[in-house]
Amino acid sequence: MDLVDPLVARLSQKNVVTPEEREILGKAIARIRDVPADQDIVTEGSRPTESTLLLRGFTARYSTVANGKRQIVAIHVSGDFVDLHGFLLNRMDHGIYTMTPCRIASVPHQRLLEITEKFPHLTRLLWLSTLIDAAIHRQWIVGVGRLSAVARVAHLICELYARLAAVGETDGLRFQLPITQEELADSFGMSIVHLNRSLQELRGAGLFSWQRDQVEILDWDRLVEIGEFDPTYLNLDVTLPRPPL
Amino acid sequence: MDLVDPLVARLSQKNVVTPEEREILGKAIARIRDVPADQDIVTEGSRPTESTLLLRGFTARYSTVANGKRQIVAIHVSGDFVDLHGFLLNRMDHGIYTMTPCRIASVPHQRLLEITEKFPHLTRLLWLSTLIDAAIHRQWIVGVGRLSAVARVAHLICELYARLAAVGETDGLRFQLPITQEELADSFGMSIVHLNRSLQELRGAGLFSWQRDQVEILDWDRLVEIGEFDPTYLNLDVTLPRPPL
DNA sequence: CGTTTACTTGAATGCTCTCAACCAGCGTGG
DNA sequence: CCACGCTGGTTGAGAGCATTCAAGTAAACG
Repeated sequence: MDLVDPLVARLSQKNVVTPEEREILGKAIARIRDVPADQDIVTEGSRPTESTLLLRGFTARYSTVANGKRQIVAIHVSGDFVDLHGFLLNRMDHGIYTMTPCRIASVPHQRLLEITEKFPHLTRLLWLSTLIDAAIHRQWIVGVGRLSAVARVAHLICELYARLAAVGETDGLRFQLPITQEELADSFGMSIVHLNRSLQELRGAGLFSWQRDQVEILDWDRLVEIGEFDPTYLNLDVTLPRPPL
Repeated sequence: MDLVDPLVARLSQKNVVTPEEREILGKAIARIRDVPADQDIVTEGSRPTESTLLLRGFTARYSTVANGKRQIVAIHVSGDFVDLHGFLLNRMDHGIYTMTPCRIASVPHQRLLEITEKFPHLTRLLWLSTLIDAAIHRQWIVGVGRLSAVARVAHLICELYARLAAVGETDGLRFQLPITQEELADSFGMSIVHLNRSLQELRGAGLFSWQRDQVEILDWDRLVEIGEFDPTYLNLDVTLPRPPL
């Protein structure tokens, strides 16, 4: 299995990644390293000279506000080009840390520049991947702004399931979610206590279970309904609304 | 004055737009039209074949949720490439409507495709502009998730001032903001009543005035402090934190 | 002018937060 | 091997922010 497989899997959902492009991507990787959990891989305000491709694990982008509270603005899974935007934005407006032990690949901006100079189609694919990130952001805003606490939780479960399924990291209706309730609360912009009660409500209703790191979806249809989940924005183009039963 | 001037002004903040590129952009415009206020220019779920460049006025991107509530996820000003992302995303995950009468230019996706095939530098500029949109989204999430109502208002005033100043649409510390409180409330994900009271608090404290459509910033420093505004994410690279006095 | 739209105000309800314990699992060291 | 301490999860209760409902005011429009 190739290193760029998860990324290619993601990009391929809608567009064709040619063997040549796959090779170019592979060669763009300068180095690979394993990072333990809870470690910043990009710090707020820095000017990175390379972008990070997440090969395994979960990372999150976050900002900290004056009163010390943290807001997580995105969660990334295998195959995500975590800070591709850093290639063109000169300064990082937020930090990125590992929520779990991760394997990450570094792609120097210089190589990305070369790709944009020579390979228009591949460039559009990379651009697309940042556009999908933006679409996820928009959905995140809608959730934080207008959905109830329970709906937000249901939506995220659906979204993560869909994204993980797209890179082959689901097992039937189960997937690994090794993150804490505090991290979830910071994602939704709510308190741990309230998140905990929302989780209990959904679990109690038999919509999903979450033991240890393992999430199992028990009632996909109801989750979709409660979370008002419509996978359009993920641009996956997989027949997703109906997961394998 | 050229049609693409506001866009060029925006792109130029960080990067150089060559005369040639400016000409290419100008030629990419297929047609220009004026649209009255409160009209959808892109509907949710559609598959546009052209993107919209906003020449004058304000537009907003929004989603509607099940209980009928609306969440505005972005506000656009002159010079913004309102739905450039529609070029690569196959289906619009949200709608766009005019908050005021607007003048808009249409750029067929076909021409954008040609640009990406032939002009790498210009492509990166366009890509950058979508990345800045995403950065604004992230800030929006932080605001909706973790800032107080008053802080969110203060932040938006600062952001709009900064963005309008970048395209020369401010007059000293004043600018036109012809939008309703309902629209603002939908932007912040809060009720009109509560927004109204937050506005009054800030006005009462003498931080800014808002009469008719005219906003005047009275105490920039305090606004920045309360709204925790740091313009880094806008990638403007103008000496902004200190507006002309 | 009369009507509509936007803004403002008051009061009651309720969601969400904070504070403060308490419990459970797990790794470490005695 | 078991006690301890740490982290993460759970629970209860009171406070407070934000919503809804409802009504009233002001400004814009034909």
